[in-house]
Amino acid sequence: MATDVTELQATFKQYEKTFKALADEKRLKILNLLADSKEESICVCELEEVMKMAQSKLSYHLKILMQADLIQREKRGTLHYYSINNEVMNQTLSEELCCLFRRADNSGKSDISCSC
Amino acid sequence: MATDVTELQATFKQYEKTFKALADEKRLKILNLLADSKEESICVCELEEVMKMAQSKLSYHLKILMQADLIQREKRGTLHYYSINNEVMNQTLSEELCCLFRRADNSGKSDISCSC
DNA sequence: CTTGAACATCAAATAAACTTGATGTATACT
DNA sequence: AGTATACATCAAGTTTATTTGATGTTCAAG
Repeated sequence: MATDVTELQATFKQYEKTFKALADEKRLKILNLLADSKEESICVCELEEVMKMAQSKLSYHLKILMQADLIQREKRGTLHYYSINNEVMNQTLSEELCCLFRRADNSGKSDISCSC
Repeated sequence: MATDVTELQATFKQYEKTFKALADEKRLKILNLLADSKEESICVCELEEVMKMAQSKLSYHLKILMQADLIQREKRGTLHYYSINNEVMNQTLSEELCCLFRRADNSGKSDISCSC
């Protein structure tokens, strides 16, 4: 792991970005929706409805989550589907928090199980 | 755990605050210093030196960490000693991250052990 | 009870994040 | 090609966070 000072500095810079992305009530709600949805992923138009949020605003917040690698996008025709990046969530948040922001059905890949 | 919508809303609001406190390179460095220090706690004057940061600025950042309950203060005479709140760190961050921002010698209270 | 050291708080200035409405782009349908 | 839908991006305005330098508070020593 990161041992020398400059390496740590870079690590902190990276985590700053991750935590900045997490540091917003609306984005946390988006993540929770993606994590809790019956579907694996949700399109922007649906998020727009559920979040009651203007499209450009939603797009802005999704971009921030994308740049922090907390979510992923898949385009199908004219629709854009977003989904949680479970791996990064697990690497970042406690088990307790992962219950809120991680999908339950992570296809047996993760060795972490939710105890909530 | 939080089930209904308004309760979740309040939960998100609270985590927003926590993540906002974590969303700054300098504050992450402070937390890492507190976590890694040979001493259980560090006084402001020492942090000032190590962080090469003006006193009022440091005070501002320490306040933000305090208000998010990520650190604790103990006054001895005219010196103020700050220390990591291991419990909240554990409740918030992954094991991987806790290695950076949690004290190793947490007096046997936590059931989580660092694997780094 | 005055002084100095260590820290907190404050107000003003600056910088960063967020919102809003308009415009751009890709895709699918006609 | 022409249009509509779904989304991204942009620029201007607004809000929030951070920095800076000055001032206030507490405590210990003289």
